[in-house]
Amino acid sequence: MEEKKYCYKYPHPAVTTDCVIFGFDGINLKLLLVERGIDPYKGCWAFPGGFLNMDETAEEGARRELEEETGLKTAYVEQLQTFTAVDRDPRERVITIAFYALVKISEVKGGDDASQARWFSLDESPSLAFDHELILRVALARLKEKIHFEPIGFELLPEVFTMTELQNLYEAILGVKFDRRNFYRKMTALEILEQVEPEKQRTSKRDPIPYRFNAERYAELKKKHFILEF
Amino acid sequence: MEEKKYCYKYPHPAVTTDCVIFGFDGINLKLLLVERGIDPYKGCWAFPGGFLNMDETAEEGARRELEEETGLKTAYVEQLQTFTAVDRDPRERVITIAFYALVKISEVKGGDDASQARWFSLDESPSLAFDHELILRVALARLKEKIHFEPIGFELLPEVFTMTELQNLYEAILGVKFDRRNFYRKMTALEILEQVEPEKQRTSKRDPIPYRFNAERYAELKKKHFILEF
DNA sequence: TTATCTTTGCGTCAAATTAACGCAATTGAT
DNA sequence: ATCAATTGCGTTAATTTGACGCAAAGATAA
Repeated sequence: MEEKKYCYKYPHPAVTTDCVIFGFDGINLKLLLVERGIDPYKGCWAFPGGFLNMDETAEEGARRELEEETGLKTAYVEQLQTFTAVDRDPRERVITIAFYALVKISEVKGGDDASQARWFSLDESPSLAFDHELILRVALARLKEKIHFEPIGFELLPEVFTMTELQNLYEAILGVKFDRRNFYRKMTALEILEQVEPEKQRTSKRDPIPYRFNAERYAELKKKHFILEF
Repeated sequence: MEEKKYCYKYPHPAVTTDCVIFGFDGINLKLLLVERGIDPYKGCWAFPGGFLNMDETAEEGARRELEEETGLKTAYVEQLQTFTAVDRDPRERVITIAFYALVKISEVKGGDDASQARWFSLDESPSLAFDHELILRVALARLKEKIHFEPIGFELLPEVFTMTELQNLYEAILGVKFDRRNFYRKMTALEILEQVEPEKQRTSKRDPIPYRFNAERYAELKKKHFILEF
């Protein structure tokens, strides 16, 4: 029998972290899921996650899981919510501190052979293990709220992007359509975008202006109690 | 020596819940704190909290703590964030799932003699135990965000209130001043308030109109994708 | 008592913001 | 060659916002 050497006067739940990883392919919002190789929920897909180490914070744990699946050491990671339903894991009492991450899909290392990770579009997402469907709903709701007031959309886009790509992202996240011209005007008015010097050819009236998110400018504006709102 | 009979193959952190309890006295936002009777932080003030039972969810745990200190079985309670700094408790690894509650001060049972609980105004709040100052900052930030888009202010007011009281509450939470007439117009336009029949005397042009939050009306509006915004 | 504040409800108006849609230049496709 | 689609930039009317006026009536203080 296995040795159980960590003992407490009162029962302690097990604590895990799970990380909902969002990406964007230019059209659709994507989710990085891993296939479970063991029971419970063997064969089901789930968010990357695992037990919390005693010497790391929950965010460190979530980032560790993120790096294991994507190779990314840095990314936008934010705590989502802690899920504590008594029977959410059939084995024992397990609570999970859920996070969500926004990554640039192109920077994610291509799934090596051994990786069981795969990107799914939201509408083709398989049924998920544990209470991960609930976690996903909460994550999507949070993402929608958040993008109204924080420039987090850029975390999902390449460094350089076009206004149309940016609009596609907002539409994908918020599930609405915007008028192209009004979107352009509103986004420009925020003054957090800068045009990238058209390296080779001059803007030939058809190919779109390449933009870049100006983080310094946003930091300045934020200091001055400017409120981003979209 | 005490018996330690709950044993695991891997170490488990201890899990607590803490509940930031907000009230409103008509002028200032208030906090319900309890004085710690034992070390660590003996004599310091802290949010009501305690260890999570194995057969309850975190929210049930938070509500249990809330009822112990206020006698309230029902109140607005929402999960805030989970705090996991490795050394936040000097005794052992403890993570806490923090909640915040909004209560009507008048409904809170007067602190019986045994109670070590006391209401504090925000600006007179004592130094707090553990990482509770951090938790408080996060709770205040959340409250500010939340009240912009959800009708949670009414949870802090009596059933019947005046427009001036409502404005005082918004000003206390958001830390800004509003023009009385514009506040009135904007709030009225939301159509989530109903006038309470002036029971005895007709509105004698000086005493204010008593209002009540119309939850049914708000639910209807919400269904129709109406967006509350203040 | 009387003159002076304060509080409350409701109104006005100009400035700012938003939503809807026009237009021309250019390019890729049929 | 014609046509549809894309991109950048304007225009206009409706809506919303911010700042402030005003009168009635109770409270306050000389």
